[in-house]
Amino acid sequence: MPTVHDVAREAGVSIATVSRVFGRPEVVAAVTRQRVRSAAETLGYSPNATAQALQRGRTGHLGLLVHDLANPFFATIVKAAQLEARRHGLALLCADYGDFPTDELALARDMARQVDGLLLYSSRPPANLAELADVGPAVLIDTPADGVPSVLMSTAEGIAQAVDHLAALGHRGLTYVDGAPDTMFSSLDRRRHLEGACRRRGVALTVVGPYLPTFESGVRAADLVVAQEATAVVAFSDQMALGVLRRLGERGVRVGADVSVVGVDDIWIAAQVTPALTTIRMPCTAAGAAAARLLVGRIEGDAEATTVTLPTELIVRSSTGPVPGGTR
Amino acid sequence: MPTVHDVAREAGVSIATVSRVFGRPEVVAAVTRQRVRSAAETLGYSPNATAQALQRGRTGHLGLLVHDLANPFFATIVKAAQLEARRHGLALLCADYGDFPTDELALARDMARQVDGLLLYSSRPPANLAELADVGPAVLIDTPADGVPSVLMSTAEGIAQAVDHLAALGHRGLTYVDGAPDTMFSSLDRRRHLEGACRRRGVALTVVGPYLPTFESGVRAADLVVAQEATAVVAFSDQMALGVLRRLGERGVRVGADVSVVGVDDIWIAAQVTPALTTIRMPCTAAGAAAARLLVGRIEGDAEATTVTLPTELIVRSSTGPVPGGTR
DNA sequence: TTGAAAGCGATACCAT
DNA sequence: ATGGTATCGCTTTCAA
Repeated sequence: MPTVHDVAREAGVSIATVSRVFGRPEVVAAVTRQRVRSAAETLGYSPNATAQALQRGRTGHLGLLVHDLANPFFATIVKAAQLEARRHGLALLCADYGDFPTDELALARDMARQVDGLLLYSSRPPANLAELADVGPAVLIDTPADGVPSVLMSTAEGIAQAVDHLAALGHRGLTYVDGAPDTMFSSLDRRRHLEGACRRRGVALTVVGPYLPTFESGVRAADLVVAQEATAVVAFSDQMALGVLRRLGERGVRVGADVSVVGVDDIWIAAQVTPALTTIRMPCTAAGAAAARLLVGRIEGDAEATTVTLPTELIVRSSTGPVPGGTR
Repeated sequence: MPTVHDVAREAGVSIATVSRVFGRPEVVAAVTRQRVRSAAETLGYSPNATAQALQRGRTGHLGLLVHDLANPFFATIVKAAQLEARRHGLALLCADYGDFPTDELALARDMARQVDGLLLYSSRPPANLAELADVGPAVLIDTPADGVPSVLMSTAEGIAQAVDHLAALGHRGLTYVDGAPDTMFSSLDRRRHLEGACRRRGVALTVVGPYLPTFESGVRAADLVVAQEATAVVAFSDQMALGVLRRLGERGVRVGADVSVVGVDDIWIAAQVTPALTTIRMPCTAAGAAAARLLVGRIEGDAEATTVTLPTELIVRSSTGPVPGGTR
């Protein structure tokens, strides 16, 4: 790989001039600039990113840590963050800690050494987040912590809308199929909002779980739902909701008629299954982009720990319907 | 951030010794080593990755370029590549070119400046691949090119198995729903194998498309399939196959009885839909890992352009069954 | 075993 | 407008 020296020699100028041609071309005389450019061209020169990084004190990289890169929910966030990073001339280092025995914290520390800032989708309890974010400039996704900027997907509206929706359909109670340990913020948050919304609407709330947030868990939970004679179910995630749908179908329960089911996330398949799944849409793309934008701001000096809150909304499809034997 | 100088001063040694303690601790006297370690500890020192990279001539990064990071097919590859990279002490830079107007080549060039090697899942026609891979050490995924190491997912077996399977069920013809322009290797490859397998088994082959490889395309294709009175369908991808399934269901066609449907990929939902989708499983995880491993080898000096070929296999589920009105 | 010093490749200040 | 040079933080000979 040619360096500034090679180009300088080829063009008969100093390395300083070569550097300027690539960094601030306007301060170089047109003829010189042209000479340097063609020298660089013939040599196939392009500036060494590492050397630039060392000199500038910026790697030009953002790091992103999530639980599972292959999970469509996280993958959507990754994609959005990557695109936004690139808009700012930055590249994205990705890693997941799901299948890795090592501590999430160790990974964050390791990554922090190679990037200008970190995007963290943590599964840690809120109390342990400060330590995580302490490794350098960081933005948390979907979980709040004092003094650390974060992007929240507010399930409050979505959940309120879901409960309103079910109540309007005549449901007097619902079963929540939990899908994450209550040490996680998102789990606590959803439960809390659900409790509030149910209380306000006079809807009785039953919680089952927590399960792992998988299709199979949904299948298992469905039998409990039937045993409880619930008329409405809200699941922690679409994957779980799809499991519920499947098992209810097998048991001869008509979803949308006998039992209503609501998911969370709005993954693509939710709209395609039969019956199509009513779900609370999570703004993953917006969240990934917002997080990257926030981090870039942070890196460039915005001291304040802004928190961006993105709303969720209920997408009504055919898995929800009037309570059976209702008065209307 | 403290540097070797700070630690050296604190420990009363030279910067060379500090460097050694982190790089080759065994050549440093035990007491000195201990002193340096505790100095580093109190200062919170850890080596600057950029400086190490500059000095070593290695960034410690691998780059991965795919069409769409949010697509579960690619996401699985990303996850596997990331894990394998980390096993070798490397981090993974990810980018996709799907939603980016700029040329894939430009992106590859840009990325090449910041990594030790590139993992490329290209959508370019085979003829233009050499240019792409020319940006530096590279490994191609799912597409071959002379002189460039690559990891191929061989659809030959899977397709042969699918045709055998359908023929055994009494099907005398099948419709292939194509999902990618025939400039792409994977499209050409699948078509070619399908033609060969059908010829060998005396199965009549009809091709429709190419469509975009989406659920909606599958929906559209399904009506064509019905019009042709096909008894068996092979789709380019599971997403398309799911679209076919859905539309056939809507039209009152019983999948697995009236019409058999086969997909490609084996994404998680394939096993969960009703009827469960018979599909050709693509070894994405193995491919991602193998590609990373190959690239690491390449970077460390293995000159040969090895090609790893991973087999595919047919996973039989309930979307395929005996031809209606068959003799058995 | 340890230290001094020469780079790695680029940037930017200070002269000219 | 251009060139010389110190510097970024680290690794690695070469000497001692």
